[in-house]
Amino acid sequence: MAKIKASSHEKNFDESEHNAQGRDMANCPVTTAINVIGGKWKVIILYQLRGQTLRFGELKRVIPKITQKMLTQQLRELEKDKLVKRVVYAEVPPKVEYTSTELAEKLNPALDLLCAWGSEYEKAHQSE
Amino acid sequence: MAKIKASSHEKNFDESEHNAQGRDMANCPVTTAINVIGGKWKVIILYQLRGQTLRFGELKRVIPKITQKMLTQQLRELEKDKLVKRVVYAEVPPKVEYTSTELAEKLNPALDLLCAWGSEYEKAHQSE
DNA sequence: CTGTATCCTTAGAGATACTG
DNA sequence: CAGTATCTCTAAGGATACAG
Repeated sequence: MAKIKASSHEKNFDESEHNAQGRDMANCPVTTAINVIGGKWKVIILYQLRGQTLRFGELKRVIPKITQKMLTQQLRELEKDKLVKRVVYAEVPPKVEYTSTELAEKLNPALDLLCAWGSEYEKAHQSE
Repeated sequence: MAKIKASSHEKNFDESEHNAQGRDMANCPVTTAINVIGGKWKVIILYQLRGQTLRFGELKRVIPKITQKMLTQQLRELEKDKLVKRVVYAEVPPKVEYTSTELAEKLNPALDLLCAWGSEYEKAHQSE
C-alpha cells in the first residue's frame, strides 16, 4: 500500500495557491480516515474488537498471520488514535485486554459500506 | 502508511487452520476495499473525478503536490482496478481524459461516511 | 502471557531529467 | 500535453531472538 504516516495530517493540497478552482473539498477528512485505518491490519483488528473485548493472545490467535511485532505496533497506533482502549491487569502472568472505543464503533457504518463495496469489486474482478 | 500491494487480494487469515473460532467475517472484503483505495492519492483523485471528466493536466493542477509520476501511477492502478476510465484522443498535442466508472461512483456513499467520520476524528484530536 | 529489540528486505514515494 | 526512465531515500513490514 501507500506510505501513510500514522501521524500525518498534512494537507495534500497547497491551499495558499489559487489551486485552479479545484474542489477544495477534495481535501476533506476522507484522507484523514484513510490514514488512520489504512494500516495493513487495522480494519481486521477493529473488526475483531467490534463490541467485544479480547486479550492480546486472543487477537493473535484470531489473526494467525500477523506477527507479534505488527500486532503490538498496530494496537499501539490504534490506542494513540483513540480507537482502542488498553487495560493492563497487574497479575502474573500478565493480562492485557483490548476494547474498541466509541469513536471506533462510529466507524462501523462506514466499514459496512466498504465491505459491501468490496464484495461488488470482487465480483467485478472475479472473471479475471 | 502500511504496505498494501495494489494487487494483493491475499487472505490475512489462514482459513485452513481452525482459527480459534475467530470471526471469519473479519476477512470480509473491507480489506479488499482498503487495498484498492488505500493508496496515498487514490481517494483524492477519485474525489476530483466525481461526476466529472478531467484531463491529466487538470488533475495535476488541482492536486498540486502530487508528482507526475505518482499521478500516472495511481491513475494506472485505478484504471486496472476499473475505477477510472482512460480515453486517449489521437490529437497533437495529446489529450487524455479520465472519468470515474460506475464501480467508482458506487463507492461514494462509503467515502461520504468516511469523510464524516474523519471530521469526528479530527475534532476528537484537535485538543492535542 | 505480553511484550521489546534487532536486523533485514522490500515497496512506496519523491526528485529530476528526458521524450513522442 | 502527457507521459517514461532513473536514482535515491525512507518507512512499512517480516523474522527471529530475548525479557519482565
